[in-house]
Amino acid sequence: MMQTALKLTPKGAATRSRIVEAAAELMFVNGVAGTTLEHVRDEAGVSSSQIYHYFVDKDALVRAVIDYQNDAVVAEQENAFARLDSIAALRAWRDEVIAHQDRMNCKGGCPIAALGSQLGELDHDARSGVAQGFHRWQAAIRHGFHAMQDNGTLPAELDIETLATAMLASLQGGLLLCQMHRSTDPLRAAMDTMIDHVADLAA
Amino acid sequence: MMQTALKLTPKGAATRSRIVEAAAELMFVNGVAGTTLEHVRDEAGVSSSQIYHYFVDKDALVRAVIDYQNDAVVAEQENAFARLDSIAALRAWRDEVIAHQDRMNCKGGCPIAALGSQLGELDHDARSGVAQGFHRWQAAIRHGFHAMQDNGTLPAELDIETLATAMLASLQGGLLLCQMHRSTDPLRAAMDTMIDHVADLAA
DNA sequence: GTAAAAATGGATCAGCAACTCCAGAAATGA
DNA sequence: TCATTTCTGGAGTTGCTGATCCATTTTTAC
Repeated sequence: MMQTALKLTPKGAATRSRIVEAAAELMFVNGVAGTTLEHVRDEAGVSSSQIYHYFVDKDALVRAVIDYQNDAVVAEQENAFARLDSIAALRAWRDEVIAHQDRMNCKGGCPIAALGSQLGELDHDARSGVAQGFHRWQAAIRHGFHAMQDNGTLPAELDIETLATAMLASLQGGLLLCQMHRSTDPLRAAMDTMIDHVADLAA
Repeated sequence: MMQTALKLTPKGAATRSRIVEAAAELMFVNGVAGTTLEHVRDEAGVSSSQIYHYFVDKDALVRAVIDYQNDAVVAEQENAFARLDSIAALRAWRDEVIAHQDRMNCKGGCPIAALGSQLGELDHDARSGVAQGFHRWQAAIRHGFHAMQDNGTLPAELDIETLATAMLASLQGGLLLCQMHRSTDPLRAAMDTMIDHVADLAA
């Protein structure tokens, strides 16, 4: 693709960023289809033609938003799991996730999952980008489990690949139920049950 | 709500059903925003005004589609869990879910979750309807676990409310990853891990 | 300093999709 | 039978939104 073949001056890069950030925020709140480029234009404080100067069309902007959310969400998760090496730390992570949903009033769910669900069957590039984000996320969790193997918390023969995938699935399913029910209860149930299972494996 | 205050003749009810079924199918494949009423019109073989004769606007049709999918999906799951009373039966259910996704080439994911993700923050009635579907689904799973308590497979003091929620979350998260990665592997990982956990509790 | 490239503003276009209207056909019920 | 209600067909209309154009200003590079 490489549509970013244009050279960007610092000012241009800043403008591009403002557009992507505004679009990300609006699409998180109003959905992709519910976000018009006019909204993005106003929110980012740019003119219509700017958007088309930096992105060939709306789909290209959406893909940039996916990349942006991948970095924003997964980078944070990678950071959280980098020093995650005990069951207690896992429970602390759980607390953070739930507290965050509480602050959001259970609205929006996972930004990456939201984009994936909305675009999954319509835009294959988008789906692929979302899958990449999930892959990075799963790897981050797996590295945490690997550290727990290294320090003896988890048995070495454990299939942490499968366990990390199951953990991510529980989290995502929990977030979905949390969003739909407007309650953190199901998210808590999902994460606690999965962490209990990991704790059982540790014993 | 009760917008179905109009009397429906058998013929009218059939037409209404055809519209809802066509809309459900199209929205599953192309998403809600990607489905135009013109498509629905053609697919159902009716004229434009028919749709507005039976539904005040597109949102009303969407809500009817949610009700339709709730019945279609959850009723099947209720039936599956009605006679689910052993770990082996749980694994057989897992096989069915995975086989179904295989047949779909991992496309579309869960119809209810798809509608919820697309409409969650835009249409509160829709979100509420989706939540209701999930609630019924969770209850079905819980009843299955209750039967397993009755026949001694699971300990009586177990919190099956939480366990059923966690199982549904694992399933939904697994389906999402399955759809995004176009592979049943993550779905298998999620369901197997959760069923293993239930099996541990049974021992 | 100056020419080329990049960035910006804003008016405008064009197509599509939700929704409307109304006339006429079919069914219902007495 | 006949009046009333329900159902159907399809040609509009309207507003919105993605996309375009081009003139102008700002920045870059030599």
